[in-house]
Amino acid sequence: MTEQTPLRPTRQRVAVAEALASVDDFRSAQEIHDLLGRRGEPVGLATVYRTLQRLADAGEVDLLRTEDGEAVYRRCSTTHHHHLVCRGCGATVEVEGPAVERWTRSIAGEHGFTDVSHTLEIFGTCRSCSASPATD
Amino acid sequence: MTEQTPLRPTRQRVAVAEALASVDDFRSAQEIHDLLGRRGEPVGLATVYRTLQRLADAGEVDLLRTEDGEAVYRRCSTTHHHHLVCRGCGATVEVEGPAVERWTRSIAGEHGFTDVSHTLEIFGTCRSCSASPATD
DNA sequence: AGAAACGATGAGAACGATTGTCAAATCGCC
DNA sequence: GGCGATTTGACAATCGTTCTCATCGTTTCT
Repeated sequence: MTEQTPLRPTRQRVAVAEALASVDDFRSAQEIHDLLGRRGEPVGLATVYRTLQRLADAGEVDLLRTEDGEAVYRRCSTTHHHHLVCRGCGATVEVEGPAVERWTRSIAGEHGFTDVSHTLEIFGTCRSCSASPATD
Repeated sequence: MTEQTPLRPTRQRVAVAEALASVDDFRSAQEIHDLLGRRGEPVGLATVYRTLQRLADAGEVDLLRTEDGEAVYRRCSTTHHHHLVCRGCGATVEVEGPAVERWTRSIAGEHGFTDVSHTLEIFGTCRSCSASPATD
């Protein structure tokens, strides 16, 4: 389980990692796959999925679910943090809130829960998107 | 948008609502569908989905996504709250944290975001589950 | 009551995201 | 230079969810 066969840095894996590095918001596996294709570095869809999963398992990318359940990934700092995401353009800001961390742990403790984790995402409309209406 | 055609209290809708009322943790549409079938109140799968969606839209049930993106529903109080969910047995506790609400709003404001919402779920292992290992 | 009008239902098809399959390509290493 | 293990990719398969559409149940109008 904790055992990891050493990963080989194949062309495909590097390409996926670079694609993630080149954008700063959340992207779905399919979007990454398209992006790579357009970039002239085609990578099979299955491979993109596999690679993103590994990266997420390794904690090198953050994974979250859109409202309709689609998985989206983003390269992030490795410390614990949350996201403030714009509904319009997807722009993402990493935020930290020690108080929240403490609160969740204590609430969970009060109810006898152990081994606590949590998810917290904030959604809103960023300044530029509230200025100009949906360019969707 | 805010306009709602009055819902008819059909046998199916009542059945779904009752099924939700009879359990106190999150269930997927398919689970509700199965439950109703076993109970001798068969309701078409599509209808279950439709009904759950409406209930969720109306704020009468909470909707959240499991780790693998499946939508699960639960009958809840109508005030804003979050959930503390046991990974083992699914037992759910509703929790409130005014401080968190304030924090998310202010963080979002600092970054120029408006029309702010957020999701926050806490996962852990409840007392009985940490006593007896996975009865799964 | 009878008929028209309309929302609601359900069986199954359609869909879209994700995962599985498996033969062929590639890499690290002897 | 070749070998075995890993990785890849085209495609099929899965799974949750939504759509389609003919039919049904109510309500309303006459």
